This record gives sequence, C-alpha cells and structure tokens, in this order.
Amino acid sequence: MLRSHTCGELNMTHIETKTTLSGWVQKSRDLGGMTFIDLRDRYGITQLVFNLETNKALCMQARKLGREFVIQAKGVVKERSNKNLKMLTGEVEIFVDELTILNKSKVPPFTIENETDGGDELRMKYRYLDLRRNPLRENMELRHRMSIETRKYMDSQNFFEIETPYLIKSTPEGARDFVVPSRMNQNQFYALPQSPQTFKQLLMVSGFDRYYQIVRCFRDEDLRADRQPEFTQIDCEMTFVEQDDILDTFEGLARHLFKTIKDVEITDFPRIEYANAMKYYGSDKPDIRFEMKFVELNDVAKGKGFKVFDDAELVVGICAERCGEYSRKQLDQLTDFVRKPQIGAKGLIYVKCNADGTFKSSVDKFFDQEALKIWAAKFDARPGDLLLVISGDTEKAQKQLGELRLEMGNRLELKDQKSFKPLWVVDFPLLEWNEDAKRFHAMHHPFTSPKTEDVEMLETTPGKVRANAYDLVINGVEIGGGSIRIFDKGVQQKMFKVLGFTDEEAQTQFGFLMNAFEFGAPPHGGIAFGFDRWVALFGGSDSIRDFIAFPKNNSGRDVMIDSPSKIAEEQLDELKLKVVKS
RNA sequence: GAGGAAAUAGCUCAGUGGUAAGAGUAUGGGCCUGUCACGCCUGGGGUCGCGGGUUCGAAUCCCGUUUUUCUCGCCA
Repeated sequence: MLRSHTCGELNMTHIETKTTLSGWVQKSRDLGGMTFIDLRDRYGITQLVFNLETNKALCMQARKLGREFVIQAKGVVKERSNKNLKMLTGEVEIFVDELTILNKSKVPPFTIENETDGGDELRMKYRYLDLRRNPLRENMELRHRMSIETRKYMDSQNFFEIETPYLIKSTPEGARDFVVPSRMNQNQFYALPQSPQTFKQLLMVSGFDRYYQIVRCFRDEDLRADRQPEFTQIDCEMTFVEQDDILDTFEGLARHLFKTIKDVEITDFPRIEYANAMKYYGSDKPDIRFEMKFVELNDVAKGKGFKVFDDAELVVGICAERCGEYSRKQLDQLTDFVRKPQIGAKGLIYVKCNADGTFKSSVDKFFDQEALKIWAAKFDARPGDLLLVISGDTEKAQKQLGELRLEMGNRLELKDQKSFKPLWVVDFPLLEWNEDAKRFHAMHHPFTSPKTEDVEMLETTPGKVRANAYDLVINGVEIGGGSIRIFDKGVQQKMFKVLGFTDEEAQTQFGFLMNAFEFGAPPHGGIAFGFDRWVALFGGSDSIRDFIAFPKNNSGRDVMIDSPSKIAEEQLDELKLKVVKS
C-alpha cells in the first residue's frame, strides 16, 4: 500500500504515529518560513507542514507542488499549535520528512472546491474532476448506500435479483426506443429496454415469485433536469398478490430507506384516488407538504351573470393564507403566471378577504359582499387571506390551478426541504385519449389490468375504466409506479383491441407474452421506482444529473467522451446501413 | 416539434455605437515562520462563438449559423 492511513482518519489519538499518506494537493499555503499543504483523498483533508529551518530542501520541494498533484508524504502526526475545529482532522498535522510526487497535474480548468467556479458545461466535460469535489462524492456515496439498503430490504423479503437482457425487441407502445442494428441479422434491429416489463412478467410465469433488479432503462425522448436517456429503476414484480400487498411491501422499502438513509420514521402513507388527486390538487402527483386544497365553486359562482363562469365547466379556487394584502403588482404577476403559454389559463380571479371582514374582488360587479362571504366560508378563509379562482374546462382548470398552487407553495415557502410526505395515488384511469392518433393509449402500459368492476366498460366507455395502477409520490415527485397485471389471455386481447391493435399486430409484437400466459400464468403485479429521482430527492435536489456519475446533457450528449458520434464507413457497411444526409 | 435566454481572459462575469476591452478569481515571479478563503507586491493572459451585413467606426445594431441552457409538447 502506498499509504498507512487515509486523509480523513488521523486525530489526537494518533499523536506521534509514523504515517504515510497519499492523495491530491488541495491547496498549498506558502508563508515563507513554512509551507502548509492540504492533502485530499476520498475520506477527507489532512494538513501537511514543512519547515524551512528543519529541512530546507524538503520545504523548497513542497513549495513547488501545484494543485491536484498526486503525492505521497511520510511523516509523524503532531498536535497543532493552532487548531482548526472546522476540520475533522483539524487538531493534528503531519510533520513530513519524505515527499514523493506520484504524478503531476495540469492546472485544472475549474477549482476543485465545494463551491466551484466552473459552469455546468465545463464540469461535464471534465466530469472526472468534478467528481473529485465533495458534493458530488457525497452524492455518489448516497447513491451507493441507497442501492445497498434497497438490496438488503429486497433480500429480506425473499426477492431474487435476476438480470434481464438489454438487447431486446422494439415495441410500439410507450416511449421512443433506442435502436441497435444487428450485424448477424441483416436489416433487423434490437431495441434497448424502456424497462424490463415483459421479462419480469415472464419471470412470474416461470414461478420466481418475487423478482427485483436495479436496472438501467432507456428512453429516446427529450430530456429535462429529472430525465436522462438512460436511467436506473428499482424494478420489482410479485406473484399471488393484490394491490394492497404490493403497496404494503413497498411502503416497507420506503420506510427502510427513510430510516436507514435519512433517519426519518414515516408513519403515514395516505392513499388518494387519482380522481381526487385531480379534484383537490390538480395533479396526479400532489405535493402534500402543504394543504391549500382546491374548493369547487360551481354552485355559488354560476348563474350570477358573469359569462366567464357561466360558460365554464368548472370554477375552482385555492385559499392563500395571509396573502390578502397582495398588491396590484403581485396579483398581476400571478395572473401573468397562469397566463403563460405553458400554463394557458385565460385569466385569474381574486378575492381579498380584508382584515375588517369585507371583501375586495376582481368580480365585484357580479358578486356582492354577501355572495363573496359565502365563497369565503367554503374556503374556511379568514380575514387576511386571498382566494385565487380559475375557471374553464374541468381538466384544464384543475391542471392550471395545480400549477398555481405549487407556485404559491414556493412563494409562501411551504415546501419544507427537510420534510418528506409520501402518498400513494391509486385507481388511475386505464386509458387516455390521444387526440393526435385518434385512439386510446395505455396510461400505464398495455399489461395493466382494469378493475374487475369496470371491465364491462372496456367496450362501451373505455375512457372511464379504472386500472389497478398506483404511483408512489413523495413531495410532489413521482418516485415510482406500477400495477396489477393482466394474466388472462382473453383480457389481454381485449386490451390490445381497445388500443387499436389487430390480432395479427398483437401477435407479432407481444405474441411471446400472450403465448406464455397460456401456460399457467399466475396473478401478479409489480412496481418500478425511479432510482435516480429517489436519490436526488434524498439528496435535496430537483436535478438527477449530479446523482449520476456520468450523465448526459440536455441534448443527450456526453460532452466528456463526445458521444453520440459518427461511425466508420466499414462499420456501416458491416451493418448494411446507409447514412442519409439531411 | 414550439418558444425564451446565453456565448467577452483558464473560470465566473461586467462592459449597449467612439481613445488602449475591464473586475473578481485562478495562474507565473517576489516577500512573509502558524496558515487553513492566508496576506502584501508584481507579471502574463483576449479570434469579444462563427459567418455575413449596416456604419466613418461594431464586443455593442441587423440577418444567418453553431453550441449551451430553461419551459412546453413528448416521456406507457
């Protein structure tokens, strides 16, 4: 070993110990007569000290060290005369008597500090340097610990970790596939899995009973801060279970991770139907760290001659506590917010609940004090509160108000970073109408089972069929989702029919699964968690990028290795591919 | 696919038509024996993303282009 200790472990108990440390030069402070070097490794920073009087040659050598040089230093642990209690090793230092430069370093393009001066692009290009920084190192450690604890819990619950293939078959539903040409099978392509969905179902048919995998998934869609083209799921499937069994099992996983990683006991996992999540929060992933529930006003708002309300399918509002003093400017800002094209509301109506018990609203012309008093009562609003009301088509109005609710949550600082509020959203619709394709799409995926009592509606009103599908949401972030699967060939065929597949297409695309279902498929269901998001959530970040060692940028590029890139003509020839210049 | 923003020293940024493009930081040299954001002195460092245009004159205005980034669409 090129070291006897790490840079994070030496303290007062090691005084007078002979030690050999290896690491990177974090910083040197040359005071003339003496020189201090901060030596860094994964474990911490230890101060090396060189004295011109004691050993001139060595001190001169130390002065020449640059940032990020890799060195080995041998010496004795001494108590500092000037202690630095901000550092873990700040009570001691090493009197060095032998110094070896293991490797020099160019001056790094940005500072390797907790607060670096480098911008995102530069840090991505030199990711290996960025990963030397404490915050990134800590993120990787968090990720590591979460994967270990996940495996511990899953193992304790008798789950097998089984690997599934990455070179699979392209399927029409869902996200765009990444595609890989096959050399041995000319003109044919593999696809990278969007998730191991069908394979884990086949493992259930095989009788493995409980499967999980921490597995890479690939989706060729546009990216966001919380989306990467390749990302990691905790993918799980169980046999002979009903929805509650799955929710219970994975509440267990969530509790275990919260306890072991965050030292937080989660007592409550409320469950809310999708329909109510939309009705009260305008979102299928409500952030319930704060209340501000929707109140519907159709009965008191319509029929008073205000055309906007009378023509609307839904009039709905929220109560922002203690915002009754909002200025014209602040209200205009909120109106602009909901009118942004991304949100798309026509306007915003406000009611100020004045301290003296009167009301001031933007619809005073149509609603007198008595009418507004009834509104306020519906919100349980107190003097000093502000009511914000949106109207329009039900679904749109709910989503728009949902965005406004989150915005108000930000403005009023109601989203406590340290608080974690998980919940299950259940009873998702089975299907959603796709206006462009003029057909239904599976909301979750085509193998999700409809609720038994709703199956009949598949042929009459497919849009109303509810699914045995559920999402785990924490602090407004969709952490995972799953469903009880269809295990009956007949139901699966019906499902494909509703999705607009001909029997032939269904057979070509998913024949392998339907065939398997004819050989004694057990009832089963499962769930998959977005591991990167979960780690980021625990790490207190909205972006998953800094929780992935080597992420890609917004355009799906790895700017460090410069991929994707062109390939050689010979490679194309071998694959029988031609590149068309556009 | 649609829209917004940005590109100036190694890095982070200021500079909105006019002399010679600046700051902080990093970096080279010098001084300093208890620093730990060390301090002080001093030096080097620029294709103002790229291409075209307007102008007596463009980092600055206009057009195009590339890259990055944000939002929406999209992401079962």
